[in-house]
Amino acid sequence: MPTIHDVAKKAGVAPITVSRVVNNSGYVSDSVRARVNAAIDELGYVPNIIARSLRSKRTNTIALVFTDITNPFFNILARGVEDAAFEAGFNVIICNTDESQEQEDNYIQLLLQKQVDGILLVPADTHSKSIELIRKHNTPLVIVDRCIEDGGVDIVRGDSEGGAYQLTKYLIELGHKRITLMSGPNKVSTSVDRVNGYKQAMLDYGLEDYIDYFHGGYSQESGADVTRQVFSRSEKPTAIFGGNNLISIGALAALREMGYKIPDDVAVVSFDDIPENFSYFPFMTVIAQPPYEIGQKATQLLISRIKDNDELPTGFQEIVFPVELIIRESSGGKINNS
Amino acid sequence: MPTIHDVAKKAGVAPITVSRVVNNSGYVSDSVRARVNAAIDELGYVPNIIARSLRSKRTNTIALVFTDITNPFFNILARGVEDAAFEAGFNVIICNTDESQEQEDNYIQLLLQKQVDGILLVPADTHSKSIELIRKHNTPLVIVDRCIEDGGVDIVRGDSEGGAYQLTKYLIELGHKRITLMSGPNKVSTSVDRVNGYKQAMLDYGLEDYIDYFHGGYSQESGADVTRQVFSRSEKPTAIFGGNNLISIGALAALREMGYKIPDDVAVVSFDDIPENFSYFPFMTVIAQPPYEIGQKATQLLISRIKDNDELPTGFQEIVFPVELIIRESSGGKINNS
DNA sequence: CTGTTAGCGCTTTCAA
DNA sequence: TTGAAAGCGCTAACAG
Repeated sequence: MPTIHDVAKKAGVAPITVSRVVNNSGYVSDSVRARVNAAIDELGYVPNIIARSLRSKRTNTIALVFTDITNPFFNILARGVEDAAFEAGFNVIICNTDESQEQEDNYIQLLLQKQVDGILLVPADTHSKSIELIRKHNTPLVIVDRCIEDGGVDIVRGDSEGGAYQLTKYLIELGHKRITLMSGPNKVSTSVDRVNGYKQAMLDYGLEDYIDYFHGGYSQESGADVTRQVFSRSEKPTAIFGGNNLISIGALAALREMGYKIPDDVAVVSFDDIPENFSYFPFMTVIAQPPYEIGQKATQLLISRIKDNDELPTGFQEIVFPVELIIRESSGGKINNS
Repeated sequence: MPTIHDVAKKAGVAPITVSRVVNNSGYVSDSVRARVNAAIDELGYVPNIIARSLRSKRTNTIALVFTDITNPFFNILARGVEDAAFEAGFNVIICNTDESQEQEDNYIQLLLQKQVDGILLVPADTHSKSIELIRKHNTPLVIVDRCIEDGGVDIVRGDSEGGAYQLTKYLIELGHKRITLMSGPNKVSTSVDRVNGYKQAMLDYGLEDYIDYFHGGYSQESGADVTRQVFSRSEKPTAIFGGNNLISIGALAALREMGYKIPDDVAVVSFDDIPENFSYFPFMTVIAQPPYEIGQKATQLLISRIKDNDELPTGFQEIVFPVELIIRESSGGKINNS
């Protein structure tokens, strides 16, 4: 492995001149540049990125810390992040926290040690401790998908509250009154926002007596469990609103298991789509967020923060992506209220 | 940020002694160890991983280079890789090639520059040039999911040929004769293996006159296109065999579009399952590979190669995971041959 | 436009 | 069991 010294010697210049040619920084005359490039080619020189990082304090690496790459929403978001990062010459390290604050802390610590240039974080909790750590290290940070309690940070997310309102309103307009929302953990902002949007719609349409929601996990198991619980009560809902795609899939499975027909017996709608790549039948009526674009935008914002790190720390952005109601079969048509 | 020097000074020892304590290497007396640890805690010292890598030539990072994390099969495989790597104290860099040999070469070059300790590669082509490059750098390599032309490398994959045989046989036993296989690119070993398994089953059951297969992309678009083409012929198949999950989804969409009912008009089966996370209805009869386990095993093998890099280069392993036939609705029941 | 000097923070090597 | 010296390969800072 030839080093910058070998190239310098062969080209008859100083190492720093080789560095300038390689990095396209500073002034180098054309003739010298040509000599250096010839030497580089001849020796097959490849810069040592680690030495560069040690000296320059930059790694050209960002981290994406989120719950689980196996969830289609985050999976596509990750692709948006990777594509945007690659375009800007950055690498991405991906970490799955499985919604555990402890795992999140571990990873953040590791990533700060690795001296990543910036972090994209989907916090496991609205009171994330890791954020303090990141701030102490002065590492640029963009929060993705969710809000956190304490402000003063850039956020890129979808409109959970508005989406939940829209979806609830749609059900109400079909004639539903007994609408049960099975939301995610109450330590996560998106599930709280979705509850709020749901409640607001119920209130606006005079259905405050029918408000009925649960906080559980953002998982299939949780969706199935809560569904079984809900349908063991004497008053059963006519519509189920799943707080994310996994919850809805779990609900669907539980309902089928119990012999309910969808949408004839129960209407089912969901926050978050299952992208067409993954599903044999587009069946579910959903509020769809644009995960790819969210990831892409968050990455671009993060990288712009990395590049002018010396700007004022004020002026944090909160970018909220609009969501889209996609009507399919699972919500059924107008219903008769007896 | 305190350095190893600051700790050494505070503890009244040499930097190398601190290094020994931190890395648990070499002899350090208990009393000195205690003093050093106290100093570390007091100063909040965190080792600089980059300096360590520069000196030690190890990065504790491996790379996973594959086609697309958005494909459920690879997505779950990635999770297996990440979990296994984390357990062994390694980080993972993920790169999507989108089946492009050029992208693959670019990434491999980058990764070698980054001095990753090992590479997991799903090659875009059975004649992958990147492999030469990796060998030159003496970087440990494990090929995942696919074979390559030139041997002398560790491989971890599923049994494509056996799986295709099994699935074809199942269709034949249901009474199907006109079975069309829509396989992936012929530059990829899995799609060739699946064709071979299919052909063998057709031969074994005396259906050599009915052999009918296509090579296309491993994508929905390709699956849909080929399906339209196949069903525009006068002799239409009674069963479609999709060469991977995306092809099958595309085929399903095209068939629905053309008004065919599944499985009544056409039976459809697929190589690769859609994991339950991703699908509202488990509907497709499939050959399922264990992607998580494949990723996990490949990572463990890679890491063991990294750890005893000085062993003989002989004795490469080829680990072939068995596959499982899962019968669901899309294949229908016995049919009558007129 | 080019070069000199110095040093990033750690660990290898050898010596005590 | 501990340490001194050296240097991994690069670039920041400054000088010319």
